[in-house]
Amino acid sequence: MKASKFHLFTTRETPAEAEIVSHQLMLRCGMIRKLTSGIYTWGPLGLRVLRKVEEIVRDELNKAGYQEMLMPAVQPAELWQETGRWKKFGGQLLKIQDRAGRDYCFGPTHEEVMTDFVRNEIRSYKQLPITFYQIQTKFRDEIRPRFGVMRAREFLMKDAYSFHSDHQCMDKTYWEMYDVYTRIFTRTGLHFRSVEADSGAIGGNKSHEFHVLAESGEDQIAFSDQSDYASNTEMTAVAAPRGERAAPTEELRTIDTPDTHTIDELVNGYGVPIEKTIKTLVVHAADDNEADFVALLVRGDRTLNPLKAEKLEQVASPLLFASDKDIHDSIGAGPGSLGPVGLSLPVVADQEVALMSDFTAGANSDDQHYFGINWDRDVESPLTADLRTAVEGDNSPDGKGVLQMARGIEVGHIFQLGTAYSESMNAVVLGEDGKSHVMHMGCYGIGVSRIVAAAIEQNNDESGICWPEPIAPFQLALLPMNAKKSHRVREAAENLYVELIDAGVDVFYDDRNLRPGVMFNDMELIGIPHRLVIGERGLDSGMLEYRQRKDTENSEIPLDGAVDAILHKLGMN
RNA sequence: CGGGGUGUAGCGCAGCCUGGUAGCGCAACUGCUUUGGGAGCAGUGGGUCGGGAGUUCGAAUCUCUCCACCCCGACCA
Repeated sequence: MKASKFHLFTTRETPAEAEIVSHQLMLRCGMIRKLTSGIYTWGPLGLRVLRKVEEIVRDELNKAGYQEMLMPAVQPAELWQETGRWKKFGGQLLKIQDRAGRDYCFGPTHEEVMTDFVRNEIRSYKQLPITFYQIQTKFRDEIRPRFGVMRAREFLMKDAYSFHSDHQCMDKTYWEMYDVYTRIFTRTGLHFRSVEADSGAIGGNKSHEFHVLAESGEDQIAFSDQSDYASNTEMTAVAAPRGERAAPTEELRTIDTPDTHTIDELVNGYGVPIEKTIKTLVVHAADDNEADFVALLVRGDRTLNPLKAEKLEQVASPLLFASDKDIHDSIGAGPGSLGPVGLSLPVVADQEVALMSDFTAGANSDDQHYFGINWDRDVESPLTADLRTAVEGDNSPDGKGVLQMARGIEVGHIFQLGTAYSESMNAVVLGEDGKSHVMHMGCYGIGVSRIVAAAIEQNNDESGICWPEPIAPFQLALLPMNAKKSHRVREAAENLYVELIDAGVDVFYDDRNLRPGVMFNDMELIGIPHRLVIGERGLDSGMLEYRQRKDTENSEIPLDGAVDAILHKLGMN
């Protein structure tokens, strides 16, 4: 590609709207332009990268024997009403009407359309298992789109769906897909990690996420320093603490604690060690519970894990905290003065809380706390559960090693859906036994456009983007110095350009006649991994200058045999 | 949806408080010079001051209203 024929529009100034580095750089080098909130146009440069990612994904899926298809972006309401998601999906579902007033949505995902397709196409267990996928523009009306293409409303996603006659077969494909994903992300050249995950709104049982590791990642992931264990911290199990509860050494006493409503105030004002305090959180109870509310106890320095809490049978799902008024009405004290002793609500304590002794908690009376509380002696031992969020240094739940934390950007997610959709949509096959069987399903997503942004988050420096080679928009930048004045330079560059193209190199030839500094800065900004400079200086000695994007020093390549040398650098021969 | 903020040239901003007919830098265009790390000089074009209503002789500036966008919280590839 010649620069003179390529729409490259870079800016020195950072657009004010861009918060994170990938968004800033994508705008600065013209990869994307915003049309409206959360909706972006991909320019020629951006599309090149998007296509490279897409091709890696497509190639690995094809190799694995999965079949590509393309489903409609616009989907009729009836399908979504069949699974109940027309209502359940919530505000993220963009609903539209045609001229006759019929309801449609712009597809945020394609389980319904896919399941409909398969129930009409597949009749016999002999046709299973089968896996289809597509690469499609999706629309989710995010409450708050942000970070450019990272969390856009319209985005490009690869979604795959597998169908099986039984759970075991689904499980097998699930793990195959896990391996395919591992190959895909390995091939992108990005640092990534797979983690156990919550299956969330899409439903189902087993689930893994694939994260690109980057400081700016929105998710926190936990992994063991001594085993393969890794999970999203939103669901990381905390191993049951070992050891016995210490015997009481203190008397229970009531202390006046005016204006003390937080753990910090308690610790700072009364010298209580924070590990000897308990936080009491009041949440709405599940519908079939006798009480309206449930009290959850965690140690003062711990954070309640909402996902764990809402999975408790006693607790309403989704999790809803009681209002100050609810708490006053049912307990007679404010939220800053609660504790297990004398509490009229059902209590569930985090497992480590049950091992505490001589601890401090609110007295369920404003401006008073109990000190020296001990289980059994002062209050009945509570029901326990794993309630807190895991932190760095916790024992790994698999019993091997200690947890470490990292930040990640979720770029892939695989689920075992089971029969959640096939049952409500009556997707059945005839089995060996001549009877109908509901198909088992798996579903597997990759955020293609998000990968582009994540790649930049992980690979950039002061000068711009440093693309991993497999997804770079071009492999090589060819920069002639002052070609307008120098015949030799121009001629050598033109010849080399043609030879490189013939050799199959994706080369960006900067024939724009700009000052060298401008070219260098542009090439570094858009992150082309390899750079070749042709100038009078080098030609005198028959040399070209070569540099990799991440290097700071040039090396020399003889003009004679330069193409072979470059192919070698690019790993193409 | 709640809380905060911003809308003035393609981009980044000043002007608004204290009303008087719109400006700076970058980018773009023309010419000349320059050419190994975002050049210099001279010149040129480009604005419904987010929209509407109001106050006023006069509104970018004051008032009301609507809209868009951005940031902080709960969702997700």
